[in-house]
Amino acid sequence: MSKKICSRAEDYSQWYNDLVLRGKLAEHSSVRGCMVIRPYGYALWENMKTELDKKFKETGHVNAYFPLFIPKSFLSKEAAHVEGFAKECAVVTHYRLMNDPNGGGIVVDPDAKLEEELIVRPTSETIIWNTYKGWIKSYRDLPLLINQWANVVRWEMRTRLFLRTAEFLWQEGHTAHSTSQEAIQEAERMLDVYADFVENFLAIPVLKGVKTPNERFAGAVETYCIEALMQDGKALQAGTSHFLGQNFAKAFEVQFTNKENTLEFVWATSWGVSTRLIGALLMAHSDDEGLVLPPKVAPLQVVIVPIFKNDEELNAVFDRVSGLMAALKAKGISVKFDDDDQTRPGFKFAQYELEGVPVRVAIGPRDLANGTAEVARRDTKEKQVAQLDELETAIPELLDAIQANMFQKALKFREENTRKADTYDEFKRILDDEAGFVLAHYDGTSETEDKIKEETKATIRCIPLNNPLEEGVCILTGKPSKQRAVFARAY
RNA sequence: CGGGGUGUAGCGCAGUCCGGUAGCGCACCUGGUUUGGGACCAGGGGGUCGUAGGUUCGAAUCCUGCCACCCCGACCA
Repeated sequence: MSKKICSRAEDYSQWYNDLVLRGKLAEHSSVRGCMVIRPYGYALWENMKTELDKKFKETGHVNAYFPLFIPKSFLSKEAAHVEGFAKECAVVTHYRLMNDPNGGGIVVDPDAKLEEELIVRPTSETIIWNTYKGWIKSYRDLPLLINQWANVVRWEMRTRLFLRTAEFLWQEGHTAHSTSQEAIQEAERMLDVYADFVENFLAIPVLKGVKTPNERFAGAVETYCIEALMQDGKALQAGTSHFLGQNFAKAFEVQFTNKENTLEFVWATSWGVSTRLIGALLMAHSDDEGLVLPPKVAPLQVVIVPIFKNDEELNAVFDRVSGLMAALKAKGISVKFDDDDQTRPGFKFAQYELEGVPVRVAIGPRDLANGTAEVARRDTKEKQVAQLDELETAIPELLDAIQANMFQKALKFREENTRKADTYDEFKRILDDEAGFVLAHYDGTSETEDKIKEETKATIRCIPLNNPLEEGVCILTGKPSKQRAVFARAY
């Protein structure tokens, strides 16, 4: 095993795999398409989860839990939903095992066939709306604002760690409202929550927009999304929020009595983000040395590496920094003192860079004599000598500066990789030579969108919210267009 | 499901063409010297060669079936 991970330039996919595997975030399990999320990777998810959960609760939502299994018949109640999700699902057909009568292990008991097959949820709209039917009778029961943290299963053909696995962790919000307007507001509000989280916590700039009918969630009237740009110029959908209209209410007969004592169908939304965000985080910021984590999401924010030859020197460093560590911890900053005497400093430096720890402080006998420390920031890899006594205030400032710098860097990258194309040739050239987001006019038809996708593998990522209106002609058909859509090749 | 590839120690690989009872690097264990950017020396442990058959005096190596995984497509958050 080489010391370094594969570089981005050499092989971007291999680089990504190295980040995940060598960074000990996750690994392939013995179950096809399913990953084991290791402690360091799970710590990232926990931090994301904690922050999101706080935001959900601040906006009035509560958590609940619905079953993993969905009766097969539920999935066929909403016509568009069936189309989108009927395939690629795991199906439970039996409920018992038995010893193989021919010897050798265990077999499925053929007598234990389920009356109705159960589907392992690919998403929970159906089971939840079937439940909401019993909960919603009056306008007084609305709005119903519920979120669920769960795992879901989609039997994907090809999987990639964090980006697409057969089983993944996510949260799914499912809300019910008395008016269309209120439901739309909810869907837009949650999109804002996601955008705020991804930009300010994960330091990844996103485009907010709506999907075209082609890319819309199965069963939605409108799908909102946030789209991020990865370092290889491919787009990644970082979160979605759907206005479901009355589709699920009608499919599951969820009606309420309004103030005028007449029956109405309920208006719905659903919204979700998944462990895919970890993939986005990795591909947005990391470099050829390993992960680069924004301080707000980093499981460990500061590591202190003592340089020592013996216990006396180690203890001298520890005594000198214990007050600093306590002060930082009091400010909510996570700090580790790495007193491991089995590995040498150079090894530790490389290891913490691989793990993406935002700030590293090295202190040895020389520093103790001078009252200094070497402070290294992971995002720019700059090192400087600082006064030990100033670290208590300098480190929190540095963490903020790293967080801000990472966002600015990612934003600059996105701006430099967002281009306008006015002809189909230019469009294809940009995709092939430069990648990134391409702003282009199209005639608004599914046929054109499909044709462009088929010929270039680029999809419309979104029509941005507040998109400027502009007269133009479709790059494919030459028909008139009033605004540009955001195209890209995507994950 | 189509096309391609790979299965040999925890990981990465050589050995396979040309059959003779398995080796290298990293990791691991022990001891010592080291420690300001991925230490060094010495010693040591670990493998029914994916699996089931076949050919042979003898199979990691040849033949056949099966399985798994990876990459590229179609599908997708």
